[in-house]
Amino acid sequence: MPDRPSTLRAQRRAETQRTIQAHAVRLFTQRGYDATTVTDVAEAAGVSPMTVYRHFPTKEDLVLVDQHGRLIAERIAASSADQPLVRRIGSALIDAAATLTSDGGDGVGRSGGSGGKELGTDERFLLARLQLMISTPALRAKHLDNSYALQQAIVGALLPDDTADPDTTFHARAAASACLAAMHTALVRWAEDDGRTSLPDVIAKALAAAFGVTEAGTRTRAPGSNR
Amino acid sequence: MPDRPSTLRAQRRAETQRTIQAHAVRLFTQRGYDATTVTDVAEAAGVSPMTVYRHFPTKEDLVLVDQHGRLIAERIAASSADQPLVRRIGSALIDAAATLTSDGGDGVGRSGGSGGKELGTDERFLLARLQLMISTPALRAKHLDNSYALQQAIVGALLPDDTADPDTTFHARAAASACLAAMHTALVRWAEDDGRTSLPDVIAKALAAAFGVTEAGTRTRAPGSNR
DNA sequence: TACCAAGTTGGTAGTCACTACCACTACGGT
DNA sequence: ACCGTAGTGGTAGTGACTACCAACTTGGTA
Repeated sequence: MPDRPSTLRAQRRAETQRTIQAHAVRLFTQRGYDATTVTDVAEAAGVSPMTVYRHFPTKEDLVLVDQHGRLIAERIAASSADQPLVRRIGSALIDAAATLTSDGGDGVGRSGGSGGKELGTDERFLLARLQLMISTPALRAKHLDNSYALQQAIVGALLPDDTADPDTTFHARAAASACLAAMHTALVRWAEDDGRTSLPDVIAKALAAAFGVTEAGTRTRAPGSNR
Repeated sequence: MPDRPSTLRAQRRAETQRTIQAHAVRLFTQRGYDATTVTDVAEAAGVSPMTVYRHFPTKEDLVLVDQHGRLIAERIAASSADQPLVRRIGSALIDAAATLTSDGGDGVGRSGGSGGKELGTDERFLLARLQLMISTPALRAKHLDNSYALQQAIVGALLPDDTADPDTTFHARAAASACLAAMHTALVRWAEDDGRTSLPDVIAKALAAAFGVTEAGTRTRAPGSNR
């Protein structure tokens, strides 16, 4: 019974995954997504095309790795239920973005910088994937559909499991989808700026633009700065 | 120069398009989207697979025919610029939906019905396509990406063409994407209800749920109110 | 140590969406 | 009657993806 994959296999597996994905993003960025075949990626990564499909169900998934979905759902479930929905969701999105970009993985170093000119390798990788995602129709479409799935996760975290009232569910769905759309707009902006601005700040600004008031600071870590 | 395609060719062309699309939606609904090949659709419609691709660039376009994009952009451009963005966009979406569902095309007959239990053939067709779109990942993804294009059209209609300020553009984009997301939620709800409710009403409710204001009645389907 | 179960990889062959490239037919206007 | 053009069909691809099958490696066990 493979309850615990013994860490060695899992480690190897994770590494080949990273290798394949890194080569994929590199090739996609250099030659273009459509002009690069899965076979090309496989060759560059030193594996067979089969192996690529074993690790990534579709070509699009080579770029889109929905990492933060669970993160957001957890934060929402933990938020206080007496705030308006949009506020609860928005705060969760901002917090999740802060977690992702500040101590995403390679951690060290850049934390202090306010504007932050230097990007960590993880952040740079995220940026490259985002830029691919925005400029390639197929990737953009699939990512938006992933957001749709994330919306349902958010609704699930927002409402008690036994909520049967369709109006309540509908309300939550509308709020979640609007928030996610605003966040997507923020992601696009952030990618256009090559990540020079603070992602949480941009998300906060997008939410403020869409929903009006949404008082400025919230948490985000950058206190006063608004542009 | 065939400036005016002489109506006979255009007529034939439009008819074969309708035929192909009708058979496609029927087959997709009966057997499922993935289980139906383009060749199946071609056979059912009595044409060659080639012809299908001549009329519809992709299999997804057999279901998704972005008709109302221009409609919405026009209404937005015509709206008064001193209202908040979200209000301008929301009103345009509601009005466009009212136009689509009330006098969509088969016109006559059902106009009077308030709640409207009976659907026109056009409305029924729209509904079938929507339900396909929601339940099929590939279609859902492409439709969401179409919304992304529509968002840019809305931003273009919202702002003067020479707007260079990135913050202004960003603001408009965030508002537009959030509104469209709310509308998408409304479309899903409408399709879940098999079109029993009034689409403009559902959209208004979704916007109210997302943006709080809850400017209750508004126009919805009342014709005269504000063009 | 020998051995078995399971996970990872590779190969082959096939389906299906989609795209050139070419030929044929039916309009539509001169 | 003549010619350009639009619409249609066929052939032969490419490329993403999916079975089905054959190794090889790893981890734990008798």
